[in-house]
Amino acid sequence: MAIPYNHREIEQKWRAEWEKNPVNVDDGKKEKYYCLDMFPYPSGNGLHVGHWRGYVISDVWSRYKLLNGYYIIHPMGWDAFGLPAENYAIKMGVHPAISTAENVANIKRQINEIAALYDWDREVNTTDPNFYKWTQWIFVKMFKEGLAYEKEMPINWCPSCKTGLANEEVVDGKCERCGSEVTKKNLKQWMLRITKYADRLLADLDKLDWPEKVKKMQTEWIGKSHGAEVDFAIEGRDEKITVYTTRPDTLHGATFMVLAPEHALAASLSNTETKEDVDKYILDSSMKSNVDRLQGKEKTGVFTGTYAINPLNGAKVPIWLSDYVLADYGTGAIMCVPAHDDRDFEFATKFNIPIIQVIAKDGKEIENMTEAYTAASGTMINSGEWNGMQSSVLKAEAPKIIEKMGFGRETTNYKLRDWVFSRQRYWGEPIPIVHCPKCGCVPVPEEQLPLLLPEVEKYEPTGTGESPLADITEWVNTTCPCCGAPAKRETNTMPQWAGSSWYFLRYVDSHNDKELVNREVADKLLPVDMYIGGVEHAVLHLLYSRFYTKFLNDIGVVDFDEPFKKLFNQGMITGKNGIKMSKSKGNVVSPDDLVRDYGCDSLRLYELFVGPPDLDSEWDDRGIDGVYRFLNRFWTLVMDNKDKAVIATPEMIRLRHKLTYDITTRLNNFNLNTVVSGFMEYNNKFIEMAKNGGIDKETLETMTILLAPFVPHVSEELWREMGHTDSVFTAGWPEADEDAMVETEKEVAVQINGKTKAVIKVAADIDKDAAIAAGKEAIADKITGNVIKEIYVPGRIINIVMK
RNA sequence: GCCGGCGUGGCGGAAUUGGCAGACGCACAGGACUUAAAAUCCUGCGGGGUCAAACCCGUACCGGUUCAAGUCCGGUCGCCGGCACCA
Repeated sequence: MAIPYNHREIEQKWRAEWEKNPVNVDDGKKEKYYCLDMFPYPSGNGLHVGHWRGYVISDVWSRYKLLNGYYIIHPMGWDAFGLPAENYAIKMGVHPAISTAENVANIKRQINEIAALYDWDREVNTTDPNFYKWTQWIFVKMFKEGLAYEKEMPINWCPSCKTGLANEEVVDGKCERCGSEVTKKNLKQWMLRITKYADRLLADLDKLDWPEKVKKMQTEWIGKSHGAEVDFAIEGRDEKITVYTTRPDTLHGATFMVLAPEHALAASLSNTETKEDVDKYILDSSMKSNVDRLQGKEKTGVFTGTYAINPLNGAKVPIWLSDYVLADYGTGAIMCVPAHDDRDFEFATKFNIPIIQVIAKDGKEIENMTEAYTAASGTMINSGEWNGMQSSVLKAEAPKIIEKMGFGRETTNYKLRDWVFSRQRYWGEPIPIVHCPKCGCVPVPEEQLPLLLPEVEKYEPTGTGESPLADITEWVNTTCPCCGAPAKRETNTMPQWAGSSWYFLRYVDSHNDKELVNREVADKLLPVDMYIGGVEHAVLHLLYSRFYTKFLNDIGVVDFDEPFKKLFNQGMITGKNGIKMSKSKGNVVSPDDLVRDYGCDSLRLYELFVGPPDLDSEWDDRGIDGVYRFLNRFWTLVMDNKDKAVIATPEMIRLRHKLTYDITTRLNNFNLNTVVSGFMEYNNKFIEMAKNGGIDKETLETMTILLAPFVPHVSEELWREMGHTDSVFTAGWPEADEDAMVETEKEVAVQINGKTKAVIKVAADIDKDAAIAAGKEAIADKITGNVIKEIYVPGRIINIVMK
C-alpha cells in the first residue's frame, strides 16, 4: 500500500527553509524577468479559488523562468484605496483604514498558502503615505504639464456610489462597480488629458504581445476616425454650423442637417412657429438618462424652422434637432445623407425628407430605396462636377478639395474622452491642489507631499457632489503656497485607478523616499515582461497604465513607454453552470479547506488541470482527487526506485527526452492543463516501466525538476531524498535532445479507404514501398477490390484506396 | 445590428494544425486485498450490433473539397464575450 505523502509536514518544512535560504537571488549577472500579477483589492471576502488560479499561473511561470536562469521579480501588493474597500468599511461600521488592514492580513495569509515566490520586501500598498506621496507627485507633474485641468460639465454620476465616474467605468449605462443606472450631474471636475496621448496609445498597441481581443477593445475605445469638417452657412444669418463627417464624398447627397439638442445654437434656431416644440424637445432630451437615450432606438426629432446652405451646391437643407446626435463627439452637428447612412435613412423616412442617391450601386440608381447604400464603392452620380469619380477615391480626396474650396478642413476624431479624475468619496488620495482666490489652482509644493488624508469621524459619501473632506474645515482652510493668502484645499479624491496606474514601477524600488523610482534601478529591472490577470480591465486599468507610463517616460522618470510587454488573461473560475462566484449566490469556493486537506501542491496542480488557462472553467471539487492521486503515485514511484541503480535502457532515455520536450513545449505555449495531463501520462508509463525491470534515477530526477514549478514542495522533498544537497530550483531546466527522441520503430495505422483495419510496427526509416507492402500483408484478407491508390504518410498512416 | 470566441462521451477536457477521435482526469460498474469499510491495486467504460467477433453510426446541423475532415470551404442553428446611434 502506498503511503500518501504528508503534505502538511513537507510544505511547512520547505517553506521555512526557502525563507532562510531564498532560491531567487540577484547575483548581478543573471538577466531579470519581471512577472506581475494584477494586485488585489483587499475586500472582506478573502480569496476564492478563481483568484488563486491567476496567482498559480504567474508563479508557475516565474519558477519556470527561475529554473531557466533568470532573476525573478515577482512582487505583490494591495490596491487598497477606493470604493470596494470603503463600501465594505461602511457596511461593517469600521474605519476603512482598519478594515483594510484586517483584510490585507487575511488575504496575505491566503496568498502565502500558494507558496509563490513573492518577494514581500517589495510589497506596496496604495494607501501607504509613502506610496501615495508619489501618486500625488505624478498628479502635480501632470498639472504642471497642463495634463490635469478643472472643468465644469455634466458627468456620469452613480447615485448609489454617490460619486462621479469616468466613461470607462460606465458599462451599458450602468455603474461598473454596483450596477446602478448612471445619471448625469453637472460638477466641477478634475480631468486628465488622456486624449493628448490618443494617437500614441493607438499606434503603440502594435508593439505589444497582448491578446488581440484586448488590443481590439482598446482600439475601439480610442475610436479614431478620419474625415472632414464642413462649414454650412445658415440661411438669413451670419453664423455658420460646422459638421464632422467621415463621408465628405457624399456631400452632394446631404438633404438635411441634425444638431444635438445640447448644441450651443440649438435653441436659437427656432422661429415663432417652432419655438414651443423645439424648446420642449431640448428640455425632454436633457431629462433623459443615458439608458433611455440608448434604448430609444426609434428616432425622434424636431424641425427648427431654419435652413442651412450646402456649401458645395447651394442647396437649402432643413436643420433638425435629434438626440441620436451626440453633443460631445465631433462638432455636435452632422450633415445627413440618407441615401448612404442607415441612421439618416431611418430619420429621413420617418420625417419624409428627400433622399438623393449620389453613389451608383452596381452602376445604376436604385429605384424605391428600402435601405441605405453604405458602401464607399461605386461611381458618383447626382454630384455635379464630382460625377463619374470613384467614391472610394473621392472619399480620401474630398477633404483636401473641400479645404481648397475654403469651406472645410481635413480632421481626425476620437471616441476617447478626457478622464474624469475626481471622486466625491473619502477613501482615496487627496488631490494635492489649493484653490487661492488670487492665484487660482496652485499645486501643493512637491516637498510637502504626501498631502495626508485627514482622519475623520464621518466618511460616508454626502451625495451632494461634495466630498466628505469638505466638512473638515480645519483641513480645508489653508494658505496659498504661492502668495500665502487664505485659501481652500481641493476636497475631491482620486479614483481607485490612480494608484494602480503606476504601482508596478514602485515595486522595484519600493523603499525609495527620494524618488518615485531610481532611474538606474528602473533601467535594470523594468518594464514588466509578463502581466497576468483577468480581462475585465481591458479598457480601464490597462489603458490608464499605458497613459501613465507614457507620461512618466515623457518627463524622464523611465526610459520605456509601454509598461507591459506581454499580457495573459486568465479565464474566470465559476461555480456550477458557469455562474460567477459570489457571496450572494453562495457558490464561493475558498482555497483554505482544500489546502488543508490536499495540500498546496495538489491545489496548484488542480487549478491548472481544471481547464485551459485562458478560458472560463467551472469548479468541481471532486477533480482534485485525481491530481492528489497522481502526486502520491509519483511520490511512491520515486521512493521505491531512487536507490535501485537501474541502468537506463534506450527506451527510458527516449521517453525522458520526450517528456522534457513535451512539457517544455506545452509550457511555452501556455497549455498548462495539458502540461498536467502530460505529467500524469508519463507517470503512468514510468510506473509500468518500474514494474517491468525498473526505472533509472536520471529519469526520476528529470521529472522532479520539470514538476518543480508546479509542485515546489513535493519536488524539493523528492529532490533531496534523491541525495541532492542544493535546492531543486538550482538544478537548471532540463534540455530535450531531439536526436535522443527518435524512435527506431513506429506504429502505423493501416487503412482501407481511410478506415483503420490494423496497426503494424515498422522501422522508422522504412521506405514507402516496403511500408505499403507490409501494410498490405497485414490486411491481405481484406483487400478484395481493385487497388487504385496507395498512400504512405511516414510513421503514421498507410491508406489503401480500393474500388 | 456589427465584430470576436466557441459547440467533441454521463462530466472537465485531449487530438503534434489535414493523418488511428475521445489522451489525461472525474464519475460510474466489476474484481483483488480486508471480518468489514476507507485507502490502494487491476479491469471495463461514445452509441448500435454480436455468445464473441466482423461490421455499422458518431466531433451542433446541412452540403462541399480530399486517398483521408473535429480540423479546410459554403450555408444554417445555438451559446458566450465585446461594441452598439461616434456621423
